[in-house]
Amino acid sequence: MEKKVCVRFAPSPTGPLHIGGVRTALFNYVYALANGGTFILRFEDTDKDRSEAVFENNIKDGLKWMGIEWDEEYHQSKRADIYKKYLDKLKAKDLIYEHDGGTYFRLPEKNKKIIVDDLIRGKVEFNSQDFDDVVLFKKDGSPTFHFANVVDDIDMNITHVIRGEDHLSNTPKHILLYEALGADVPKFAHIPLILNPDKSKMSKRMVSSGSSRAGDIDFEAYIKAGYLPEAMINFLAQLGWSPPDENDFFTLEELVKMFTLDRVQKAGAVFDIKNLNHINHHYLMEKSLDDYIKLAEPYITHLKGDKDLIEKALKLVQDRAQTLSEIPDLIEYFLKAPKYDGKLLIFKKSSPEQTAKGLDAALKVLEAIDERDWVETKLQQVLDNTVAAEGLLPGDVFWPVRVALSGEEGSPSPTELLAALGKDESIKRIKTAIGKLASSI
RNA sequence: GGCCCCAUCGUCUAAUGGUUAGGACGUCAGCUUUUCAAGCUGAAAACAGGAGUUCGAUUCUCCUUGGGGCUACCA
Repeated sequence: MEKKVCVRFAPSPTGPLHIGGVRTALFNYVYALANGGTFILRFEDTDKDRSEAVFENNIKDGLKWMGIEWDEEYHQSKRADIYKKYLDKLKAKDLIYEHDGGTYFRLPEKNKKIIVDDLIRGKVEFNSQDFDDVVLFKKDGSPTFHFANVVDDIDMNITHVIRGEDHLSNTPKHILLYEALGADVPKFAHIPLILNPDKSKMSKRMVSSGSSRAGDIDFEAYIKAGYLPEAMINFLAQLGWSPPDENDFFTLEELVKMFTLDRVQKAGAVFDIKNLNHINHHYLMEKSLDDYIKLAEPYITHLKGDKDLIEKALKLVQDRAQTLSEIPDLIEYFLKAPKYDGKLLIFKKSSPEQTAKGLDAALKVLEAIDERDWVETKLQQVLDNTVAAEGLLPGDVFWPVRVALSGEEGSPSPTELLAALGKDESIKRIKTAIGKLASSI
């Protein structure tokens, strides 16, 4: 009978959760779900000096945020007796020796071929003569990664080891340990590395920073920047894996249904944040206004203003932000009078005189509109009529009104802004603009 | 240096022993138009090179080149 699938994500809490770790965790988690298996979170905290509880929490928080749930949780630091027990097995077989305070595993010497049968890469052949003896216990009495990792995978009945390709070269040593301990070797799947734009391993920070495409290693940075979990799932899943159809957007549940190891790429994948931005933008636009408002809230707490106005502003900018952290800048002018150069009021195809005329005409007709009629369709109709009646071009009226209200070169349309800001504030800003225009020409 | 892995548009990738080598991001252009964004339409853009196998290779093999990883009492 086939053993029940059991996989694990085994980070060492010596630093915050990083982007590559999240993808490894995701692949493991999805594989477990797809195969009715168990997913274990195992902290490899054998490095006493560098392991910290804050990092553990950071890792757990990041996984939870992604929607990744684990069935069991372990700490290697609490399993010393287990490693000792397994060490005794090797001792009984006379496969270890002490040297310089450490405990070593003696590798078979003569040209022993070791085959790593990888689910993604096929058979990879190594030769034992290319490796040094493996340290099993350090001088301070704690087990090394190689030993604790293998022992735990045996002890926890891990069936599939899905991890980064950087571990491929370590795997023959691990296989030797499995064999020496008389244990079944699990199936291995070494997934391609996530790369910097310069193709170096991303978990090592790129030396020459500054590239706009370079992503952050620290996963928390993405949460703070306002990326959505569903976007990260899509993006990370497609870094080294691709769906069987051409649908680029899918939920975690759909991913579970589609995911197979044979669709995992062998080559490393460059992390391109523009792709992530696009995916995030897609999901952001898909949100209902209520959800969007809830998502935006934590990012705009420093902005003071009428709740109703803020909600109107959010509605107008929803399709503009790629990340939630861009929102404050996009809605700021709704909440306080914008600062801008008076020359900006003049449309490129217009003149100062025409602009002044347009602004004056707009002010006059807008002032005449009753508060109750202050709605987008009515505003549009009135301004259209004004353009025609005064013999002006649309750009003589709409452009300066828009700038008067937003102070920006790009913004939602003037009628949307007028409707959102309300009559009093709109009139005030247009008057300010008329003054600015006069003094700037 | 040694060992190992990898190689399709700039990037993520699909597909195939015979295809106009497909999609997405990005880029560019057009539409719309009062701007920008969004949206829609379109365009440019790839099989690293060389041998071999084959009627036929981007696909299979080998070599070269290039990139990456590992070579810790870090994990």
